[in-house]
Amino acid sequence: MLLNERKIRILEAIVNDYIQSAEPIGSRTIAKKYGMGISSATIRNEMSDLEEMGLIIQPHASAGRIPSDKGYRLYVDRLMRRRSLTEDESSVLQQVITENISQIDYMMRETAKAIAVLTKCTTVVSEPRAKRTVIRHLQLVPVDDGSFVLVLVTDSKVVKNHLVYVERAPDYETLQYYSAILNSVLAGRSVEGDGDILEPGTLERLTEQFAGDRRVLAAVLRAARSILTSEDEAHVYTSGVRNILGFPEFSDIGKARDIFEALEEKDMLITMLGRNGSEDIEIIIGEENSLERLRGCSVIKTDCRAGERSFGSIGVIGPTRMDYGQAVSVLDGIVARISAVINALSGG
Amino acid sequence: MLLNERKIRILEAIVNDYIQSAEPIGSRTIAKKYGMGISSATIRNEMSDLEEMGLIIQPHASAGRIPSDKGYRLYVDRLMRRRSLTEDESSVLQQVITENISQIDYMMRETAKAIAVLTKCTTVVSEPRAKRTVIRHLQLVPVDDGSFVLVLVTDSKVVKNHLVYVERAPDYETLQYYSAILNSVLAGRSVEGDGDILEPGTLERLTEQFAGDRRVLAAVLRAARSILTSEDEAHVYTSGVRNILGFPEFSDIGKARDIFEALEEKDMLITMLGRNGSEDIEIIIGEENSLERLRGCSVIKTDCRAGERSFGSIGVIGPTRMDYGQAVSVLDGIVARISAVINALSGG
DNA sequence: GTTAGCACTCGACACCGCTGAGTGCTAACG
DNA sequence: CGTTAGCACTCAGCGGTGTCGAGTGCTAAC
Repeated sequence: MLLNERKIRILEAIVNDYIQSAEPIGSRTIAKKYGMGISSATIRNEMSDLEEMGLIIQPHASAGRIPSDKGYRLYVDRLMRRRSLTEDESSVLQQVITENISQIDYMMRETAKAIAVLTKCTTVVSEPRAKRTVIRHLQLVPVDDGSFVLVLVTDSKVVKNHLVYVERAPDYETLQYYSAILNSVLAGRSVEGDGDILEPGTLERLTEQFAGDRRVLAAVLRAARSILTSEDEAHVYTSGVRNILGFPEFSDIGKARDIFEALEEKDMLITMLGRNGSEDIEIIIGEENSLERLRGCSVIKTDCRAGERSFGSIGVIGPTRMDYGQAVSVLDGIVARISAVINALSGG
Repeated sequence: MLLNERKIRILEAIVNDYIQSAEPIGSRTIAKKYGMGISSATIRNEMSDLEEMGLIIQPHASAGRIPSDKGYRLYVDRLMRRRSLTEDESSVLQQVITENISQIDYMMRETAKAIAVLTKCTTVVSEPRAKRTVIRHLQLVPVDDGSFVLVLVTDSKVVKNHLVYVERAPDYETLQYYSAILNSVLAGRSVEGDGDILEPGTLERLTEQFAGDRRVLAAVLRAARSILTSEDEAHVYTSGVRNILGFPEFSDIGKARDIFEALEEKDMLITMLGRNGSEDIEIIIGEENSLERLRGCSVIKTDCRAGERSFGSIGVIGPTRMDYGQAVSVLDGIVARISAVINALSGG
């Protein structure tokens, strides 16, 4: 059957209306609201065709039509327009990025929060864990008599602290001295399979240099190992989970809980975000989702990168009825702005 | 009317049963299940008295009874027993504390998560913000050509990082040198009303010493100010908000959303946790809550301190029907364990 | 190809009446 | 005087029924 212009307009009307109202839409409504110079009877005929093509569905015999997953797919691929962001959206994003650019760890999480607010959907971010975390620099900083901090900068420029408790913390100068020694030995190292950071033999040499403070040495090594291994793990953060409750499709508590539980399974989320094609923004609609428990949802995701550096992946999760246009525009905006800020900084 | 032993037993049975089942409980059920050698008719008479005293309520004429807020109050004050923690509970708590003791910032949040899991309630923690944050120590750590990290240790022993972007980052030795200068000037300082950290006049001296790197100086001061002001603000974290959905009393989506929204108002939560009496653990039941929106809930809270140092407040929020005994025991356990770990560390 | 008209379908809603759990009251009992 | 059995009463919950209205598909006419 041919999908002529008129059928497409009708499909578009159905999708747009349903995204807004969450109610099945009937032929008469379309005729009145989107009046395209044809009567409801004609629209009924067209709708019947659209249904035959699998693009729309009748929830029950005497109800209006709603888009099917296939219908959304066509809408997303051919009808949806990316719009530019509103003043509000734009300023919210700009602010969250510039404010957090100095704490890259937080930036993605804060960005997720902002997206969740803007899209009224749930947002998931995953940090990139492509390779083994490597030490770039470390430094011991005094705190008090019984503790000091190990600050560790990784090759992906993530900065981590770890408080180290010892019986008697070395003084400032000694910590500086130790920092220098450790730096020369540990820079460029990572945790290998067996959990050891040092090259064989190095420990003995270090132990000599730390003569009076073997416990300090041991504690620092332990802390460094703990930072590296925790960094090696993948991280995912969700934000705006409660937005789920705002959608009538999840208004019965059971369905809402299902989603909530699905969102708790970090591993699932990672695989979902991970498998990113070459496209800039990927849209997964309902049944297309490889994760069974999210088949009632759609996911819009993108890899967030500036230049060659990846900041992780962002996914927006909502009902299949979600506002695809907005979500795509927001994600688009995010990536563009992060790129811009990063380039401005590294450029000078 | 006299509250004799038998009435108390009946009240106890009602509370215990209702905490478990969430269903109104009738005289016959009590007679059968908790058979205390009296017939259901007698129990009916007693229940009638308990109702007259305002300790129990009949949701509707032909239903069983449920405890009133006053009934829970009596239960909590006179009948509830603190029990010792189970193996499981104990090990979960122990683990979360020892694992995070090196990142105090995270410890409270992780603890909240653990409590949320154990109690199946929502948990809120607030970090203490008694006084102005004062710099104890700071250190500049290299990252790459265009950035370095400012690590700042506050007097409350919180460690914060802030990435500083500059056109051209100083090298390691220079950063060490700058760190020393800044330390001597900034240690002991805080942000005053007008947002300035430095003593009047100091800026000029510093600017001379940073001759070639005025921008670096400016950027560091900006970063420090930003850390201090953000630390001066109060922080609250919630955990296990989704547990709300597990309780039948919030099974209609409207009520659940109400609570969710109430939990989003940080200021409210802070005042709720803040106003802590002298008692170790405070229990607020339903209508006793000064926050209107949480009148349908009970809150169990405590100030989490080890020695003279406070780590913040913890609150467990659930329906008035929550398992008070467990929540109290868990909070008790947390405080005891944190104390123990901290003492062990500082003791040697 | 388009449209008006009509019969049909079916969910939503309101309105029964029944059932069963639970109560309060009363009278009898020890 | 407290306890108990018995009985009438109440009321939420549930399933069945009837009505209403939105929406459809089909047919015949334009």
